[in-house]
Order: sequence, then structure tokens, then C-alpha cells
Amino acid sequence: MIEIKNNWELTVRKALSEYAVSLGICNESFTSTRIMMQTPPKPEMGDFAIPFFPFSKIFRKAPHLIASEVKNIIEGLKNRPKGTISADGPYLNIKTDLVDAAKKLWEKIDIETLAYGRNRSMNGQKIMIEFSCPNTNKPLHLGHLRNNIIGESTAEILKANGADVQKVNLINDRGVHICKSMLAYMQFGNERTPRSENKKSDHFVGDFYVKYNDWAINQPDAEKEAQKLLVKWENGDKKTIDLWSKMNTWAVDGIFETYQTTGISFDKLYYESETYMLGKDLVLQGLENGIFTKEKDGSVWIDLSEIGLDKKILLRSDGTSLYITQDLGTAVSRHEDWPFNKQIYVVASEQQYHFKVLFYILKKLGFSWADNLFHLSYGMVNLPDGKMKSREGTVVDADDLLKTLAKMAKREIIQKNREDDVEDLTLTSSSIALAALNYYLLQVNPTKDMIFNPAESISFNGNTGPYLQYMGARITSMLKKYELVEKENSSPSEFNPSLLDLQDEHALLKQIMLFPETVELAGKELNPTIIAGYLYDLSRMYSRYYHDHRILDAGADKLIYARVVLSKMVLQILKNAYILLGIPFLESM
RNA sequence: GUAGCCAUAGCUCAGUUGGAUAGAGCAUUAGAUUGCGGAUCUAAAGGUCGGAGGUUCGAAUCCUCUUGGCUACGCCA
Repeated sequence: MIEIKNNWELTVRKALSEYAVSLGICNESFTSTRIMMQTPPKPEMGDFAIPFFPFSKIFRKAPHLIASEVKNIIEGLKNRPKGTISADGPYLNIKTDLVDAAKKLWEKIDIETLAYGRNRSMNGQKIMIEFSCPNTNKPLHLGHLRNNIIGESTAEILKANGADVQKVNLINDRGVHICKSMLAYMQFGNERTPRSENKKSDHFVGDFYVKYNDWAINQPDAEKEAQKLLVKWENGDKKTIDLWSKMNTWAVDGIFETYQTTGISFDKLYYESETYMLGKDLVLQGLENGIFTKEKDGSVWIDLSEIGLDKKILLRSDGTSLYITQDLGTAVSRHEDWPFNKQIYVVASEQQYHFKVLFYILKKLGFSWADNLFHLSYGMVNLPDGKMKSREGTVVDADDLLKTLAKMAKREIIQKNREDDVEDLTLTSSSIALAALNYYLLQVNPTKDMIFNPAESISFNGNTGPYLQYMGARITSMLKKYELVEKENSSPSEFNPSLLDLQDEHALLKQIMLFPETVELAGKELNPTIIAGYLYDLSRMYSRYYHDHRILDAGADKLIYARVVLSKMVLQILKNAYILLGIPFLESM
């Protein structure tokens, strides 16, 4: 599509300069003015539209005159791209001839299959992306699910653009909050284990965190005791460390079970218990270099007035590290581990201040790559009936939610009497649940807060994951049928794209050709929502086409085959886009 | 208080670098099935793009102000 576009752009430019010469206007006065290639409001108007407003001043002509003159000039050209043009008011509308392009497109998709849409726009770039970053005192919740899928999807999109991507996860396995669940276990645990209680291990740990909070209400010393336990941990007290590592293993194992069922994975794990000491040296160095200042009590600070902020503490008066100290350290050590061109932090928008400061400090410390750190900030996820609040117990547990969605999907399959058509009922239901969840989360721009409506997400109607999945399943089913028929007929056909002359077919071909550009844009913008929108448009277009026009009994063999090829291409794009969005492909559902 | 983010149809959301009559889904109403999977499709209705200025031939999009909501501003993470 890009080639076609560029070709037309060149042609229009040529026509414009010819026009300029005839008017006695210097060529250079408008070469800097960009020719805009836009999409007309209605498909029947054409594939591209070029407005001539910007040239109006230079040519001292009304835009509609320029449009019609350009049209005339182009039509007089010997060497012009195939297609028809019309001047509609101030616009030049171009209807391309997709026959050649469609043929090439099919050859390309047929060969590349899953690689179609992938491009080299980010070749040679090493991009590290950090996401999820769970605490090991409780299971994942809905907010994590948004974080996870934004991270995973963005990583896939970057890879599709040719980048070398490393997905990392920093596990927050240390600190007072961890000690709290340990404290509760020491008192109420009685050597119970997830296995003895037959409970998912992270939930088992999470229960003790809840227990701590219940207990702490009537226990004024609770906080203090937790602090004491932390000191013991930091001093390497054997019993404490043993319990810590036992409970952490439970928590982490459970959390990774959730990753597994939701299709989330990482290339490298960092543990806060190992990294929390990093960064202190950096701060001391900065102090020596005069970037930071030391207070009388021994604490170290940075003045942020340069970026319009207050000052920020970097080391406590007792010399110990803080969260930001640690993040300084991990950033540096990560760059040493794997010298990235860019690092993306997928972290909730609450922490915008933190990252602003973090990046600024790293820059101050002289790391030039600090300019290539990016906070991919996302908004909160709320429920239709209000906010998620941990204090009020309205947090939506990730595993529970997935289970609920899967149950809803299963019920639907059974209700539709499709139990026998589906290979594995449980697997299929959970795949549908995943599609519902991931698509719903990605269809909203990351920057925005959003409301997650479980019932709406799992619906098979409308702009949902299951709807998209259904398109894939339906095309697959149809193509299977075609294969059977084809074997009987065994009349080898050649793809003849000129038979695809319906408006809907033209639009579909165009949409298919747009996929690589869409992947590139989503990568550039670090925004999976762009893919989601594209995928939904494609599905809706095909859905209508499929409804209005027969494919397998379209009449002539050649026409059938042409439409089958079109369907095959759509299916391939669906599959490729599914991967980018974490939507499982199902042959039947 | 200061800073950041957000505000588009009753609800949930799209809207590429400013461009033609601002688009979907849900819900509502009215339709389509001797059908390749109807888990679908079509149509109607629904809008002062929070408000006011400004820039521009042209603004949902850019700038200023303003209103409302959320978040952050800790020797927590």
C-alpha cells in the first residue's frame, strides 16, 4: 500500500510542478509543502484523497481549481499509475487499481504467512521493556492484568517491527509489606502449606496478608513488629530468611501460574531482594560530583527546581536506600547487562512523578541514555459499580476474574449446543475468556482510566475479543469445507484478482494492505490500541461481506477461488493481529 | 496549594501528521435466516466533541483561560 501511495504522491507532485511552471511559479516555493494522502469519508469516492488547500496560497488559485487542473495534467501523463481520479471540490480523489497489487499481496502473504505485517522499521534496536512487577504478598489483580497485557502486547508489536526486545519483570519480594504476611504466618500458620490447604499458592500467601491486617486493627504494635522483622531479614537472620524464601516461592509460583494461563512471559527476572542495595554508590558518586547535597542529619538530596519540582531525598539519614535509589541502580545495571537503545517502563500513571524524577537524576548523573527511557503510563481500571479499593475489599482478583469469564464462555457454548463441535471445552472457554479480557483492556488507550465490564467483554456481539475470535473460527470452518470440495473437483485454479470487483472486496484488499503500516504505527506510538482498532475494522468489513455475498457457492470456480483467496488473506491477518494482542486463535468455538 | 493526566451519543470507547456530513459497540426501536457457523448482518434514533476565547482557508485535534474528575507531590514502594 505504501508503494502505491508513494507512487501517486510522486505523480501528483509532478503534476503540481508542471502546473507551477505553466503559471510561472518557482518550483521551490512549494516543494516543502507536504502532499497529504488521506482517506475519503466514503469508500466509493476513492482510496486516497489529496486536499489542495495548502497550495492555494502559493498558486494563488482556489483549491478546487488546482484539484481539477492537477487531474487534467495527470490524465495527460503517459506514465501514470493505474487507477481513476476525480476532482471533487478541493480534493483529488484517487481510486487505485488493485489488481496487480492484490496478486502480489497474495503471493507475499502466501509465502510469509505469520511474518506478513512484520517490518524492519526498528531493525537493530535493542528495546528493554519492564512490566508487571508484582508484590509477593498477594495475588495479581485486575490492574496487573492491564499492565501485563499492555507490556506483552507492546513487546510483540516492537518485535514485529524488527526490534530486539527483552521483557523484564522486577519482583517486589522485599519490604515491610512482605514481612506483614510473614508475621501473620508465624502466628496463625501452624505449618500449613498451600498443598495442605489445597489452595493456589499466591492466594494462600495473600490470605495471610489479609489476616495480618485484621489482626493489626487491635494491635498497636503490629507495624513496629513488622519493621522489626524487616530488620531481622536485612541482617540475614536464618529463621526469617527461611520463612521468607518459603513464602516467596509460594507467592511467585502462584503468580507465574497466572502468567502462564494468561500468556505472559519474561526474558529476565529481577528481584528486588537482590537489587535494593544497588544505587547507593551512584548517589555517593553524585554527591562527590556536587550534583547532590547532604543535609546535617546525613541524608542526601537532589534539587529539582530545574524541572520545576521540589527537592527529593535519595539516601536516608541512616544511609539506607529508598525506592528511587534502587531504581537508579537497576537502570544502570540493566544498561550494563544489556545495553539497550531504549527502555520502556510499563507502570501506572500514579508514578509519573517518580519517573520524571528518576530520568532527570540519571541524566544529571551523566548517563546519556537517560533520554531513551520511557514511562509507558496507563490509567486505572475501575468496575461498572465503582472504584477498586483494596481497603474496601473491592479489588478484583485476576484468577477469580479469569475463572468467571471462562465460566461465562462455557455456559454460552453449552447453550448454543456447540459442545460437540469444540475440541476441548475447558481450553476453549478459557481461550475465549482470555480474548475477552485482553481485547477489552487493549481497546482503550493506555493513558486513560477505564471501566472494565466483565459481562460486556465476554459478549459475542459487538466490539469484543470473542467477536474477533469468532471471525477467525468462521473463516477457518469455511475454508475447511472448501478444501473438501476442492479435492473432489480438483480443478486447479489461478488467483484472478480482477474478479474481486465488488466495493466490499476492494475495501477488504485495501485494509489488508494497510496491515504492515498499522503495525509500524503502533510500534512507533507504543500503542496496541491502534492494532485493536484496525483488527475490529477488518473483522466488521469481512463480516458484512460474508453476510452479503456467497463464497463457496459464488458460481464460477474462478470466482469461488478468488473469494477463497481473499478470505485466506483475511484469516492470515486476523491470526497475525491476534498474536500482537494476546487473543488466542481458535479453529472452532 | 503546585504539577500531571483525563473530559467525544443515555452507557463503554475509537478518531493517524489540523481537512469533506465527528465514528463504532452496548442499550432502545424496526428489519433480514430454504444460508459457506445467525455467536451474524442491515437500518432508524441518539452530538453545542465540558465551557469561553485565540491561531488557521479549515480545530474534537494546536495555544491561552476556565469548570469538573482522577492522580501525584513520604527519610513508603
